[in-house]
Amino acid sequence: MNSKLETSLTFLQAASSLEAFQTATERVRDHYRVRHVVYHWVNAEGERFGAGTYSGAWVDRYVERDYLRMDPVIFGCFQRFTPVNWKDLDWSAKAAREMWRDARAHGLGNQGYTIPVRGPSGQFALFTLNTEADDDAWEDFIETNGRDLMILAHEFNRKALEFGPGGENATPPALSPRELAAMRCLARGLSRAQAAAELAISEHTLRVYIESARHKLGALNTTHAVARALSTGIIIV
Amino acid sequence: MNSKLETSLTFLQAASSLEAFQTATERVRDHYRVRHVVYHWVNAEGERFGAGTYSGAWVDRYVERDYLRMDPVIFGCFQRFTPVNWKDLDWSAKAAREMWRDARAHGLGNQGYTIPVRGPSGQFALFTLNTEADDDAWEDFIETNGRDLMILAHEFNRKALEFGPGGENATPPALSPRELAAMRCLARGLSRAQAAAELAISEHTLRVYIESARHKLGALNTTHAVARALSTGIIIV
DNA sequence: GCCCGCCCCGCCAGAAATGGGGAGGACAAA
DNA sequence: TTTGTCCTCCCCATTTCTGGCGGGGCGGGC
Repeated sequence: MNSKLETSLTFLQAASSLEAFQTATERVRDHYRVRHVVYHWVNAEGERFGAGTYSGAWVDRYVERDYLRMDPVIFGCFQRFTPVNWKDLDWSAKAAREMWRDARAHGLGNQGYTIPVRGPSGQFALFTLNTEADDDAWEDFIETNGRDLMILAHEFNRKALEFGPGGENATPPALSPRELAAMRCLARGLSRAQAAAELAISEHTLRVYIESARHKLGALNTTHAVARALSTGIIIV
Repeated sequence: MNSKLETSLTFLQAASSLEAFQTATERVRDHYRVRHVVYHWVNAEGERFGAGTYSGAWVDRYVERDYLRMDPVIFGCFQRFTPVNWKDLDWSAKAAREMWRDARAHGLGNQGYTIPVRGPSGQFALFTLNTEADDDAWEDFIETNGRDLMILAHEFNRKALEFGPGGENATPPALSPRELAAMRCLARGLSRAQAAAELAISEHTLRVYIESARHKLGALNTTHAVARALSTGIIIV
């Protein structure tokens, strides 16, 4: 039995508040003997929630300098499915290298490993380990613990979604079949006239569906309605 | 060492063609002694790629009857982060219950477990096990093998993304920061005037961004552009 | 140093969407 | 039976979007 993983997991599973995340990251850090462990969750406006062992100074710096917009880790993970070893990322951009120097100055180790985790509604989170080590040792570490870390990352995310920021677990409104069909047509770029033709109904009728869907979704306009339908997952493209 | 998992994994990792997926699902089925194992990958037009042990008749039936649109498994997984036991899904809809009877008639077992996997650009896949068992036995099975199955599901998806169906791995078009901001505003339901005010630019400038984004995304209109931006994951509501 | 992409602004006219209003029939659950 | 939700159709005026045209400044990469 893998006790490092299990004790971290049982602690996390029992957690009943967001504060527990902080402690959980510290536990993982201590169990796996790395310098930093961070779970954070990125969205449109930047960062919705995060917990980790980075110093407050570095977190502030990160936000202040808007590093989120140039961080190769964020960028790389966002377009990959697999976890990334920081060494494999593209650090060629000047802004990225500056950020890296800054990070080092704020106590980050030279090695990092970040696991992207994606949830419903476009939710996107990162689970990161950082430490000081030479390349070979770090490779070995990842080889040995990679699978554990993936489980951990998922468990963190599951918990975060569970009592995450407002109403994440709210069930989306149920649209009628025709309303859904209308939303799908619009999401595919059809105009109302085209969509009406596709569904073989009058354009007026289609409008009724769109209006109705809009109200049910609490959307301000058609684009908003389609966006909501997509991001709540009631339609798939 | 967990040999069931390891042999499945090594085989899959060595796979060099899509045909290997078929064999891989069969291996998993035999290792874990279940009736069916399926990996499939859903997108706009329905199913782009799938491999599994379902009978051809059932797959055809599924497509013919457009079950994708009413399948509680698809629906449930799409809104959840965690794997689902089919028993826990909402089978109250009439269409769903009919589909279920049909599925049983086509050789599916009474128990199922499906793991949703999400990749970059809104990619969404499902890894499913199905078999005949009583509830308690199935709970035990999931308890015992759940973690293995998650690793397997991810490995399947990694492979699928690696040499996935054409152009799927194409990186989504890169929008400029302002274009992204414009898309985000629209996805939040703001009108052009409101969005322009929010970004503190003239409405015309905003239009330029929207147009530009629309072209880059290959979208037919604003709603389409926002839909694409959302479903490729370049913006998060 | 030049080019390209990004950022910002203006005007115009036609096309399209929006926000009200109204009506009737089908079907299913309470 | 009644209530409700869905599906279907129609009219109005107003607002908003779309697709063109034009302009200038700034910064980074080749």
